[in-house]
Amino acid sequence: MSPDGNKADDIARLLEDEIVAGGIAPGTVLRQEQLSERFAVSRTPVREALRRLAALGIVSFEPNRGVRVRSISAGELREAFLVRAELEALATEVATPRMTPADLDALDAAEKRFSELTAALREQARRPEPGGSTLFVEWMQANYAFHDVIYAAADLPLVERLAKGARRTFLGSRVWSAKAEFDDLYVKNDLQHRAIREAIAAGSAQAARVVAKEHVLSSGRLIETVLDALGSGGRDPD
Amino acid sequence: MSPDGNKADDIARLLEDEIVAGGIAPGTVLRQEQLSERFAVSRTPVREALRRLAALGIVSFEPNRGVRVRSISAGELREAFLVRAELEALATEVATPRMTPADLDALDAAEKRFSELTAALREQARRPEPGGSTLFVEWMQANYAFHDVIYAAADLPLVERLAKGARRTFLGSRVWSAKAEFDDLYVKNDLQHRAIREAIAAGSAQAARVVAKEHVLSSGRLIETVLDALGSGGRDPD
DNA sequence: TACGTCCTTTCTGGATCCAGAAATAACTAT
DNA sequence: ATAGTTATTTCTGGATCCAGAAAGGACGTA
Repeated sequence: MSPDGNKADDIARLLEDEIVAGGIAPGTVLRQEQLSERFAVSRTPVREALRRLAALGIVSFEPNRGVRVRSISAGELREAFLVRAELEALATEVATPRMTPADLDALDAAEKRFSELTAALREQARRPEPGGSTLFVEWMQANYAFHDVIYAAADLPLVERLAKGARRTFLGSRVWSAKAEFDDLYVKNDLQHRAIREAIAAGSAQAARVVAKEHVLSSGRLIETVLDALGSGGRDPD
Repeated sequence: MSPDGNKADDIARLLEDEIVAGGIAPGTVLRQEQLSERFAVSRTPVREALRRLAALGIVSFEPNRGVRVRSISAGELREAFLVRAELEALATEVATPRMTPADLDALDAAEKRFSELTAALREQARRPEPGGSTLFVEWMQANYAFHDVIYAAADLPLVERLAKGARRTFLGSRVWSAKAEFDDLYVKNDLQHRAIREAIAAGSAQAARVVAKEHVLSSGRLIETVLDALGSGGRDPD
């Protein structure tokens, strides 16, 4: 079940996933004993797991008061996208001359799926229904899947690790759903994926780099816009 | 003494510093009990500290075998410089329009000190003496001090954190000393600092960005060259 | 002497236990 | 009733304890 022979890491992974997926809201205090009985272990490995999450910036220890899931400020969110933009640009540049035909196929498939989900999202945005947030999440994941193909080809583990860390920062920060007002932003995002794929296929690393960077920056703007428009209702305090 | 009311973090910091400074060689296994008696605490906070270092990639847990100080492969070293180059470029670009006169003065002072140390280093390289590695370390620190001024002005905490993390990766990986063969590399490094300062002072963010990136990349090449030339004697296994 | 087996030692990973800090509830006095 | 004070509870941080894995060594066999 657990890929690693060690409980602390397992728990850390599970908690991380849950927090990133939005299952645990930012600001929540994590009770050690509660976690320990939930995972059927003692508090020791739980605390080690929490230390790891703290080092990753996902939670923060408050002396003698508990561990709290960190909430991300608007500034941190923006910065995370700046970082991702640079890292993504680098990865794309490096990946371009390394892409095998198989990689290109995978990229193509990922792009196609993303395109479909974008269409579905736009459709849903036109006539909203309850529970529509799952589609947004799927769309997001398809987006990541596309970029993951590039990361894999780039073969830069550090870059990948850091970029994925930067991804995390905003996931789960709020639950949202598709909105018609952002239609052009969705379209733009989709077009950019296509442009990246084309630049890569054409073998022009520099062009791919530029497009990739701009893409991340503009999806950052998208996210900011969406968050602004929806949860204008105050940012949760620290 | 301890800025944080918590032993695990204190120990983590101390250990990190020591490892980064080269006080503990890569590949060393850290015995928990040994550390616990050294810091006069029980093994519990020691292990939490080690978890943190593991999350930062400084050490790695080997199941039931102990914690080992990670040694960096040539590939990782190169990648770390690629990452730093991008982050440094970003920070420099952002910092440029934000630099106050005071910041510029600080930058100037840092550059001057670096210049002096470069001269001293070249001097020493010409007639090597024992124990010369301290000068190299000082030179390195002066280098960092210069860049820190830029980070401070950029006010991008995430970027700063990640970039400093990337710095760590190679420090302490080997002990070295100045060599005359690399004279031109030292000079180049110094000139680049000057160029960065000038671009920033001129207020041209894009130019500063380009120079900063090239600077990091070329100091990466410097380090690689130095390491290649010195410790050609095999890389320690993982 | 070289190799394989078994036993001892050492050390990790995890569970349990204990002291002290925070939060909360109860109580008193104004 | 309200504010301040004290007792009680809860929970963290850390210490200690225990089971099981690995490493190392003694011993026997070829």
